[in-house]
Amino acid sequence: MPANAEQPISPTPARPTMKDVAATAGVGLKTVSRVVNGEHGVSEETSAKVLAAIQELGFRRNDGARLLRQGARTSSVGLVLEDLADPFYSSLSRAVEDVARAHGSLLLTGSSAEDATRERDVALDFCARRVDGLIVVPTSVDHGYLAPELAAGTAVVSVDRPMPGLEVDTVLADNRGGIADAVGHLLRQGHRRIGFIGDAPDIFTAAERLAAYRETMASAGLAVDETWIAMGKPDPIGIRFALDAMLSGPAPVTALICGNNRTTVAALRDLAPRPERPALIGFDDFELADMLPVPVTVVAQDPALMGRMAAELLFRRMRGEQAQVQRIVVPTRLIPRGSGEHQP
Amino acid sequence: MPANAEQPISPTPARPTMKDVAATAGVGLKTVSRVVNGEHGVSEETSAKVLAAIQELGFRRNDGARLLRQGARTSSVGLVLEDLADPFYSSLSRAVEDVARAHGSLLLTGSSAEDATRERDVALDFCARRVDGLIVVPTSVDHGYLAPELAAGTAVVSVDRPMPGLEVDTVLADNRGGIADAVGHLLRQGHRRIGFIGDAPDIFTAAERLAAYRETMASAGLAVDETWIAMGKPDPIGIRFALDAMLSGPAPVTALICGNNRTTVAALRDLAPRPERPALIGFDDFELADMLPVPVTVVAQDPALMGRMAAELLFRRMRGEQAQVQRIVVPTRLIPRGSGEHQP
DNA sequence: ATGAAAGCGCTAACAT
DNA sequence: ATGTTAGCGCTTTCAT
Repeated sequence: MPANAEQPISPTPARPTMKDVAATAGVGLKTVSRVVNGEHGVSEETSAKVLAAIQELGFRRNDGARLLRQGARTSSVGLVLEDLADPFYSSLSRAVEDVARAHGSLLLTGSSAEDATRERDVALDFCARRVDGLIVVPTSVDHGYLAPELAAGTAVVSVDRPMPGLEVDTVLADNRGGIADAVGHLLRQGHRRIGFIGDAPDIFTAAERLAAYRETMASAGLAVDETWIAMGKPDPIGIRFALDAMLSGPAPVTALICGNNRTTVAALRDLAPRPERPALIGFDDFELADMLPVPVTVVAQDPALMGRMAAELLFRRMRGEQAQVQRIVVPTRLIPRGSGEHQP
Repeated sequence: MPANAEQPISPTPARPTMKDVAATAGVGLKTVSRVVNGEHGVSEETSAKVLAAIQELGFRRNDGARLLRQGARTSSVGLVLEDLADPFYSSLSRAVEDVARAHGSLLLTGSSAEDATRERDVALDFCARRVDGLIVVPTSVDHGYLAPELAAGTAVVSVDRPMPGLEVDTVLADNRGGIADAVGHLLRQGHRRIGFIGDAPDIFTAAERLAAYRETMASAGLAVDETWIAMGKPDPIGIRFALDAMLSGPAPVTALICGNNRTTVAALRDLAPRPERPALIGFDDFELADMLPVPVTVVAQDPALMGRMAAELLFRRMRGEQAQVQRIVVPTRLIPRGSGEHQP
């Protein structure tokens, strides 16, 4: 048998526990607990021994066990959204994280990729880990599956979209108002044939913005040609066909509204090599919009504010404030930069 | 005593446990466990009773308790980075999340805001929750405090920057190579006075890129005037002064290298109203770089690839593969778009 | 096929 | 000032 046979063989070395620390320090378990948690009533001397043992063994308290025993909050919240890499959501996430941190909570993040099943899995995983609260950018399916969690005391807040099938606090952008502003702005420039490119129509915000576009056009007494409307995931080919249709024929559009930052960017890319220069307003601001050859007029949302408000609503609920369910609508702001101020 | 005195008073309703389910279903605890975990050896009939009780009470297994008892992995990993809202890091995060999800792990995210103490707090919080692994974009301080966690079996991977004071797998961009390419590219256009605007010099990538700039200039036999160099957080005023200095005087720069996407954007904003049009190359690509009036030449990194590689290294470690500590350098790619191809 | 008892790492309640 | 006991919600082991 080789000399070093006593080396640990276990692939994952066992973590030292308070019991181990107690044994090493030659004190009782509770004394270790006291030292670890900075409670009073431990002599300098004993405390030093315990600290030394902790150092020696590399002990760190297992918060999972602590939480289980205390039966209290886990000091963690979950955030479920569509895509962490989308600038709208990454700003929102950062704001949520800051609020969570200020309240001493950890943040669990998960992307749904706009897949209802995945969203559900992620949300329920979070619940199984007993997050204290859940902020969700919900897909359009029924969220009744969260009802037991809500009833069991998990706070839930919905952001960017309402949560079908569950009465929870909700923070939305003023989608209708923003689009009405955009359409109005274009009408004032003299445009009458205005196109709309939106995201997939089962997404609440896309549907809402489309509806507002139709309504505002109708209020102005303008008929909308269905070829002026294109709804779908913002892929280059879809956008290409949509613009081909809108910009040709006997009644081409002279102006364009894009439903979110992804479609705006895709449309700008597709328009760049074309001869046509329709006026353009994008919903949701994006970096460098003001630096493009034709600076882009947008209806700006405030994702950081939306994230912060959602998180603050959540922590208020978690504190047990039993206010009525709230729906907060965050105003949008039209920022004229040039692309929306072309005449037809 | 009022009629409704038996109403629960607790503000946070107690969550039903397996014990409650067992009592409601009139079966033993272990039977509930079997049903919940889909184990065999439960009759149809009993199973139905249990399921009904679960439904009725809104029971969900507490994974914290499960994990504690199993003593096994928590199926969660932590990601600590500078700022979730920076597009470089949000792409990286998304890639990490995808890999984590593919391995059935949850993702905890925390921003360090470039603050070593905060980074440490977040990382150790994650460890206390017993994450199986940790991916960190480390600040420049010594990370010896993670040694006990590493020893105790927590996998650790460092990404974008090395981790001082700890030997762990690391994924870096080819900072030196990328800058050498950029400087070489400008030299080939005939530039001899080239400026460099970088982030705070205590950030590894900023220092590395600056060093590569100095070296490449020196190799070309060119002296660097210290006014051509500005290092610091990319705030508009700092950039303004830096550019004032670089672009004036007897020997103004004719070309400029920007050390990361934040400084590039800040510099572009500041340059826009100026008469001078120095050639410009940015380190790190950014959205719409190709759409600006002068399309921006960049040294592109691949944040998603870096995130994916880091996550895959992490899961390999977590699987217990005891390979040697690895350092992976991800190549960069110079993308000429116009701004870097001006003659002096 | 089902259940009783022990125990994961920790803290609360109660000794001493 | 310090230690002992019980138990958080679950799984494991071992009976029945």
